[in-house]
Amino acid sequence: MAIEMEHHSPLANVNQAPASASEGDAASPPPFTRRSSARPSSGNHSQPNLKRLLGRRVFAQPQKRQKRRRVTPDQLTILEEEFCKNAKPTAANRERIADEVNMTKQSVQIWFQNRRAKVKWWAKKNLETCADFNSIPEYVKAYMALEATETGNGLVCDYPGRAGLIPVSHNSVLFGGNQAEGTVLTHHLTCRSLRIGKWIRVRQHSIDLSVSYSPQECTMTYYINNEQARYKVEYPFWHIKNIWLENRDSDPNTMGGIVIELNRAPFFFTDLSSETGSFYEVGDFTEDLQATQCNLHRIEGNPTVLANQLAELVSLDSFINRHILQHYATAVAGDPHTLSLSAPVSAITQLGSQHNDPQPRVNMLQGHWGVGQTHSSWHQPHGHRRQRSRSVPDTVDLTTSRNQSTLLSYDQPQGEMKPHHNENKYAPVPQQSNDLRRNLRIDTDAGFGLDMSQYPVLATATPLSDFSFSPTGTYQSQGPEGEPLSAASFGTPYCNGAFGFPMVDTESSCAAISPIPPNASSGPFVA
Amino acid sequence: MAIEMEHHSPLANVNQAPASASEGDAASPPPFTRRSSARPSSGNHSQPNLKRLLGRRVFAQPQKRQKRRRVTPDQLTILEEEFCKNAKPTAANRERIADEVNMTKQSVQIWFQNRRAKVKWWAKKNLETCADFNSIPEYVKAYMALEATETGNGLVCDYPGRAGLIPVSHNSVLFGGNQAEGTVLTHHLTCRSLRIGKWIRVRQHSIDLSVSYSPQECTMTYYINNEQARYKVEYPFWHIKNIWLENRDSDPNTMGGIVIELNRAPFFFTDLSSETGSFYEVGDFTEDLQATQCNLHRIEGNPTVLANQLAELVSLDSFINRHILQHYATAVAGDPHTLSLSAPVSAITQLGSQHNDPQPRVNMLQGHWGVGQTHSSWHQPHGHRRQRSRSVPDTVDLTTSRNQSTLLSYDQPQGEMKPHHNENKYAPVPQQSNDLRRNLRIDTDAGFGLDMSQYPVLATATPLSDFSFSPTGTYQSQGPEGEPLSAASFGTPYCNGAFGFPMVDTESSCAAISPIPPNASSGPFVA
DNA sequence: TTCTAATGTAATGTT
DNA sequence: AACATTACATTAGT
Repeated sequence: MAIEMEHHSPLANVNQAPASASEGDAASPPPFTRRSSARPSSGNHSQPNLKRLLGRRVFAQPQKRQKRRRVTPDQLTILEEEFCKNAKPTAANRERIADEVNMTKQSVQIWFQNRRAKVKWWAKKNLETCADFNSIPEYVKAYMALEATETGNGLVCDYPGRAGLIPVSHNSVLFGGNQAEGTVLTHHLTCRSLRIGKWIRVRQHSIDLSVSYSPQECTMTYYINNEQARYKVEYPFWHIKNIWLENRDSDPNTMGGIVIELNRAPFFFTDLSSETGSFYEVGDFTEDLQATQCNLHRIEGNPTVLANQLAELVSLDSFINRHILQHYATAVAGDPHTLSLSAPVSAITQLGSQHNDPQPRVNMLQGHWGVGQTHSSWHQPHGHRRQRSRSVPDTVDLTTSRNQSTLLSYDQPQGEMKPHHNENKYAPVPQQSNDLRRNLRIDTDAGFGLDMSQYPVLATATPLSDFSFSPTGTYQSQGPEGEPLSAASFGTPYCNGAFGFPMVDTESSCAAISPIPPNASSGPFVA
Repeated sequence: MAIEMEHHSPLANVNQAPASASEGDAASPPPFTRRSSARPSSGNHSQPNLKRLLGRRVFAQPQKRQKRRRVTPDQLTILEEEFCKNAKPTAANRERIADEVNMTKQSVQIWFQNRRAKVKWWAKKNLETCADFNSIPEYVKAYMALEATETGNGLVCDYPGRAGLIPVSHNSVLFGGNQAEGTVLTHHLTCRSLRIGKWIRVRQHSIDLSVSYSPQECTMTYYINNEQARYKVEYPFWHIKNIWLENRDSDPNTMGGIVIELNRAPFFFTDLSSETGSFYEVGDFTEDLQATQCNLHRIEGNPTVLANQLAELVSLDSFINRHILQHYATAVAGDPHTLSLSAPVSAITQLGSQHNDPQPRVNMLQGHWGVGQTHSSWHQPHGHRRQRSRSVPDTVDLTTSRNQSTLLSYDQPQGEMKPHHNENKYAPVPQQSNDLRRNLRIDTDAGFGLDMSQYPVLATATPLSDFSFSPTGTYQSQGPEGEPLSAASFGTPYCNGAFGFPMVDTESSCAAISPIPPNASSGPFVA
């Protein structure tokens, strides 16, 4: 006698879930486990809910609870995209978005509110896991740093036993306490997305994705956060064969990108236990092993900003001399496992100079991590179709590039991988090497408006070191072909082909955090 | 190769602290709904579940899904108890509870949420089984009515083909559509628990337990809902030998109670098939056949409220004349099975007057249900220990009774059971017979806050009839001994001794809804 | 399987 | 809007 519970107004606001459940509804389960689902095609019910009407509190808002409408993946994509651009859209903007995604303004507003809350929660969560400042995991520091650079503010940590200011420069933050000891300078590349081969990871918020490098550690690190798990991709400078800027348009609204060509695969880490905040090395977690098979990494973002940041990077002694230092590092660190980049504030950084000079002396002691060398090596592509994506164009269109590109390359002598069609080797040309903007630009409205003040971290402005050249600075530029290396299939110690990762298919660029399809959840993982 | 995903900080925060939730704050979900838990005392290992890491698309929420902790029976008892008192405890209260049951605040909150959802699901389930308004089973109406009376609102049904308002008075609801036809007036006794002999059924929510009577049908009905199954106990007015109010304290916070002494056993019904929404007669489903062996039923609740409701009941013509009408009914309905109270909106109600007078003319056509007379008769107690419970005191302590008691009795002439030691016969004394409170008292805070408005039932306020005498009204009172009848063992048609039911032993007063012991669910039910 | 603890997120309500 | 909470929908553990 199934009754017709659904009686939606015909004007169905699309939202249709093509495949709506059919109301199995057996008589059984409790409230949880709901069978019926009949996607509401918008029955804009305006049930009065007189209960409230009669409340002693006057005639408050009747409104029965709005029917819960799940946002579809499509809608989510757009919403996330918008959130990327602006986490706090104006009413007008919200209306536009609402129209675009076919949701009510209300829903859109709520979505943004909840979304912001989520981001905030992440931040909070991360910070809460730290017993004291020194145990703040790297990814959090990365976040803090990025947050700080985005807002132009510094950070304060008032964890018990380690309260104080965390100095911050324009795009680098000093961690590790007072600058007199154990200071680790981290620089960030302000990116919106990270693209490796056909996969892309879009940054929804600072905590989601951050790219940074340590002049002292001589490492580049991508931090990727998802829900509770942290991931990072890391490699020493000497893995970098070439690096250049690729930006088709100087329009800040257009994405530019730093392209990094590696001569060896990076290392992969994950930290599933939020308790410790430490990383464990794992195999390539990107789907299809893109990060291992493709040696071209593209850090996308505002071209102007990235240009400056790239300039800063390439002017580092530790970067310039990365391949020389590599020899030193490998020679000293005989045991690949002796050192780990995942150790918070490694003591080896003491080898480097500690002054604020953005180009500190270098120490290059990172060894190899992982069980074997296999995953640390690049392999020749074979059998794997070369993919072409927007992020990895065959050629750099210099004619359309209103800005300039930078190419810095260095052939990796010992690389197992054959450097292919790459004649573009440029020795880094140190550009102006000091503060052009000693004064921080404090802009509270910048960023996502995330108010960290309620957390143990607060903002302040303590310019320490600042380096980057003027937005109008220019590099000699020349783009390589950018043909990605690809290896067909070879085993990496900790993963198999089914191991997908935090990267999104190029087609759906902003659905980064969206839930995983059910069928994707059961691959053989731990052997 | 199984990577070592487990790596707890050595400082094993064993979390011991047996009593205090250590707020381990595990990592989990988004900002909303603070989770975190880390239950004390258990080896809080956070198995990462890398499975999820493999998402083809984005990530993979490593989901450090909180380890599932089953609540122990002890905890459940307390939780249910608290739920009885307040289904929506405040944060402070939740914390207290958490401490008491040694669970995290989070878990407690989740428990309550799920618990509320369950209750809601029941309600919904019930409503969904109705093809149209007229087929809404009585128990649902009872629920709706009770819900309505608790919120002070009426009900609206917008089922297709049967939309409209359902008028409601203070504690009665008219069902059956417009009042010009087929109207069935149902009155409710606002109770918190139902006690029969040594067993008690506690109401956790409206849907769990409701006691109502139909002046027109001349029946008293107890609706008991447990999980998916519905039960009801029903008997015509003429089964009532005596009825009185027993309240030791006028304090609203103290339970008072209406005591009903029967001269015949009631009828039992169940509706295990939620599809039909109709009841099947069964044997006594109360444990130890208490409902059959004990003729004293106690409806407990706010003494003042019950006093008023009782006054209303006893002033009904149909009640006053119940024994006379009984003769008529049995005479007309030769076949005991001709009529069934379980039929929704019986047509015979037309015999009664339809105006809003709370004391409609009576019709008394109910016949006998059940296969035989056996279970409809009271038997002399023998062998079964007479129990004495608070609800069935040997004497009514008039001196301590700050309010008044009412005793209305009538010896059942044909009862197979020998009326024993009962000389207290009072002809009902109609007290003031009309509305003293025509105006509804609206109190939104009443009830559990269950908003039924999202269901096909909505609220409105349409005072129709309202009767009860003032809270200070008085009855002549005299309590009977209240010695319960008890029969040792005699077979009832559809049940065996093993058939337990949603009643709890007096000792554990609030575990009413707790799952029925497995062995209690498989008795030969519908013959 | 069922039941239900836990998760994720849309919607509410309050300030 | 932030924030705390609830309802609701789903997942997943036992």
